[in-house]
Amino acid sequence: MPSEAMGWQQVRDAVMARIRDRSYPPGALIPNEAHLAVEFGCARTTVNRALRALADAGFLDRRRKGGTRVTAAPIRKAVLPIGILRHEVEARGAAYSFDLVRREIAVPPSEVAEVMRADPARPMLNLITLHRADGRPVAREERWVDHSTVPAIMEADLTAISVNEWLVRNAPYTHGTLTFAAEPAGTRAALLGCAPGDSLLVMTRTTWMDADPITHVRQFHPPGHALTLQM
Amino acid sequence: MPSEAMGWQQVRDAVMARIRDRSYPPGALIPNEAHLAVEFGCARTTVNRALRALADAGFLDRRRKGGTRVTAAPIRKAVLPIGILRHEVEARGAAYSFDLVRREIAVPPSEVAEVMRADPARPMLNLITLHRADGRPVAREERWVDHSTVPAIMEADLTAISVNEWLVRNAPYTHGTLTFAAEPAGTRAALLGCAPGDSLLVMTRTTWMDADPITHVRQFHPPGHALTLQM
DNA sequence: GAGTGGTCTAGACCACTTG
DNA sequence: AAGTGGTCTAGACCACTCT
Repeated sequence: MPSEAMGWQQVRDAVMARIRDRSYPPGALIPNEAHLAVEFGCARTTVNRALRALADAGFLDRRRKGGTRVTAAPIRKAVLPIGILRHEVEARGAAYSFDLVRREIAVPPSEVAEVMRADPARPMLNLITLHRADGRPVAREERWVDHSTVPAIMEADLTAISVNEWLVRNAPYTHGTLTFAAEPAGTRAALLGCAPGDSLLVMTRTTWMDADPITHVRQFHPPGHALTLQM
Repeated sequence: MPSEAMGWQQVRDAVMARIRDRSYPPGALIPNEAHLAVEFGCARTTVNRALRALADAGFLDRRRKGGTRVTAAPIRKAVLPIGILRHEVEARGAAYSFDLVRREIAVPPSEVAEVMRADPARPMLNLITLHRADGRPVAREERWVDHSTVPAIMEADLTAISVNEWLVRNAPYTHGTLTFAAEPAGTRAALLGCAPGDSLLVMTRTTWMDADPITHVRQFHPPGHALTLQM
């Protein structure tokens, strides 16, 4: 029995503790909000906030009238922050630099236009960038930008600020897809300073502003540059 | 001017629209909660919930007394759901099956004990599993389980339920790390039905219950089995 | 010191879902 | 029909932090 009124985070922790020690076993219905509010000596709103947090985290399933159940096979979530590559490198204490290897206007390959859901005949801006940490390559970036969606990019000096950073700062997107895969380095080995038989981690992103494609980018990471997330 | 009172999601969308069209430009201070409550004709609590959602999504920075600012370089987040592999396969409409290739008790390699922060002399349960979708290999899983943390696993029939699923259902974890990398298939090619020179996507996870290590697992995905997330 | 967001309350009404 | 969570309100107090 709590001696003091509890805040929502304390209620959340108390309920989480019961899930952990199986006082609330997987699949079981837990008491309703009004009941818990009385038990914890707080308002129902406070209980609601606590249970909502646990539901968002995947530990509870809530349904109107059906009540709140402990998730039987909780789906845990790992969060991958997508930001500016320069900041990630600098956060690891390394010096960031980059080279703009190519900048040209061209009609993209049909498979690129397809995943971007763009007119296959429309020319786009094609950019290849090499990102480095303390001089060592950490990513080769092959990018297409639809400059009919983001016309301002034609004026940007992409040797002074990386495309990556320019887009994050100037071209918000509404949604996108992200894919992880692995590929042999092949001819990309030279620029990345690895062997052609080495495996590269490939992160592919495609983003849109509503229905308009913004960019399609593939980042190739050399061996030794793994991507780590906390759970 | 809104003709009707607004719910928190409408307030969120209205503010988001102003961020998008730069009525609230990057880095700028936006009006405080009380002001917006008057403008939108709702309670401050409602505005608070809306702005909190946008702050959680990374579009706003909020500080007591400092007010609320539009994030200059928003860090977008991609969410990777970690659940039961069987469910993921079945969700794609394929038939799931698996083989337990190895099950034995052994002292793990020192680097495994190290990342698990476990006693390097303590034996653990070593399991190798092949996961299939419609008969085709989708992942080779190499796992170590600390059965001093999860003793019940010694009684489990891991040929009837995969270790993966057993652990999700029976061994909740408090935290963990997740790493993506790429590796040549090498000798793993045989089991996965690919060539030794092919590149594999490797997902490594290590989980703990408080300070006690639970499991360390590496899942090797053959070419063609990419991992896709929505943003 | 003062202004901001963070949280709590008590009550109310609503939306949804189940029996 | 009825029970549950989802949300809104009006007001209040508090915690933080900027000046």
